[in-house]
Amino acid sequence: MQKKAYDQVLDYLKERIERKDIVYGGKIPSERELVETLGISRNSVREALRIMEHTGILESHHGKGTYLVNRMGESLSDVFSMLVLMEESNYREVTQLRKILDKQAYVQACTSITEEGKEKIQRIASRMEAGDLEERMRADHELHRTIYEYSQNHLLLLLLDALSKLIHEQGEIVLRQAASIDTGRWICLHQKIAQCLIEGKIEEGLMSVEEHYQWLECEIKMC
Amino acid sequence: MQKKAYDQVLDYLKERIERKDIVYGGKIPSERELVETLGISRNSVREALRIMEHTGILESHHGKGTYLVNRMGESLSDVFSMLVLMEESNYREVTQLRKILDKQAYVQACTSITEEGKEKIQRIASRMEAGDLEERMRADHELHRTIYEYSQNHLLLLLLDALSKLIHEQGEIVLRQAASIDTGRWICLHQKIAQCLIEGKIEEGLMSVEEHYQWLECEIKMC
DNA sequence: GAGTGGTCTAGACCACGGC
DNA sequence: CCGTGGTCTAGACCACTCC
Repeated sequence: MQKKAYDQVLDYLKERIERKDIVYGGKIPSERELVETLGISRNSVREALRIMEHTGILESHHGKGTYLVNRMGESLSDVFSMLVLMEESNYREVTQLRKILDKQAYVQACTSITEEGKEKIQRIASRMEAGDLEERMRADHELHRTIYEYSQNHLLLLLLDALSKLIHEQGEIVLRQAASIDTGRWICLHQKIAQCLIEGKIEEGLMSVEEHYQWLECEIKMC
Repeated sequence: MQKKAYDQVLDYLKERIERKDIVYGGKIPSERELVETLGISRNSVREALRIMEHTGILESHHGKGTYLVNRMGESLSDVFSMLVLMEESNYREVTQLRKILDKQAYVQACTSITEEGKEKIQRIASRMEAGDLEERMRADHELHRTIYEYSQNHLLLLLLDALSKLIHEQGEIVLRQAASIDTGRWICLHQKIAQCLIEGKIEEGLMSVEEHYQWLECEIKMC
């Protein structure tokens, strides 16, 4: 089992990334350059670049070049959506996972959040009360995301993004219905979470998150 | 922004997978067939196949063909390891995530485990006591994996596999040291988890899992 | 030997972005 | 206009598997 040609490209680029020779947002050598450097055909180079692009670390721009980026969240959500497609997973498992991630993110955010962060949470909570359905949906997403940001765990944030996208694709309509049917409860639950976070109440906040998910499950069943 | 050629292949195959036209372990059309069917070049076909292979749903076998498989765990662990490579994540975040997944898996396994499962856990725990270091390392992995299996959540199991592989690559030596230095405690902690699971003690088992991770953190710091 | 994946050749043309 | 990615042509040869 000898190495495949495109593996050379993967190794070569990973090594340069590790050496910080290529940095975030930076350009990688053009396809034709890699052909010369590594002495392989353009086909093989392109196979490697497609893999890395799909992994979420490269982005090719027609006419400009290929750049080092961080879009691994999208790549993860692709994998998850393939899992669902192949019926190896389902909506129940996805929300189950999100619940425990939400809880953990909440706990960590509680101890790490700054004053600035608390103000941000406060602003989002206010918007939830005032805005229309669209505005509330956006605020909902921002609230959850902000909590993850202050959890100081990139891995959690990445998984949130991946799961969010998946839930977005699958459960958008359901969530929309639920949020519009029982608006009062929906706002109340989110504000409770926000309030607990601001006041640093870990246990109470956790219960709110739990409540939030129980409410979601109920609403989903009713739809 | 029009569609890229290889996207046609992705769409075509995904559609056939969704229709159950291609099943697990089954063979997909050969590259040359896809060229004819879709009217695109072999290069483009291959780019698409490389993407899907790297996503963990295809596997090409030289001289045989390309098959539909489920190796998405490996694909996930690739993404995670790229994250670490690009210093967007680290060992702390990975173990933190694993801890909460372990806990959740434990809780769900507690309520879903069968008599057969309990016997399996019992056997693994015994092996841990009797065997040498290698045997214990294997038993350790099997214990954790069995718990995930009975959690009845494929997504959790998939993430475990991905994280395990990553930890294996990064922390193998540390774990080995820790396990050999403080063998008694190590065995004791695992047996406690096993025992709690068999007896259905949720809260007590959760504390054991927590203890297990605290012990790990201590040992890692000491190394 | 037939079929398959893995790789390469040596070009070509197009579409796009930046100068 | 030049460099870039996106795609294609029309083959070719090798290594591998299965029969």
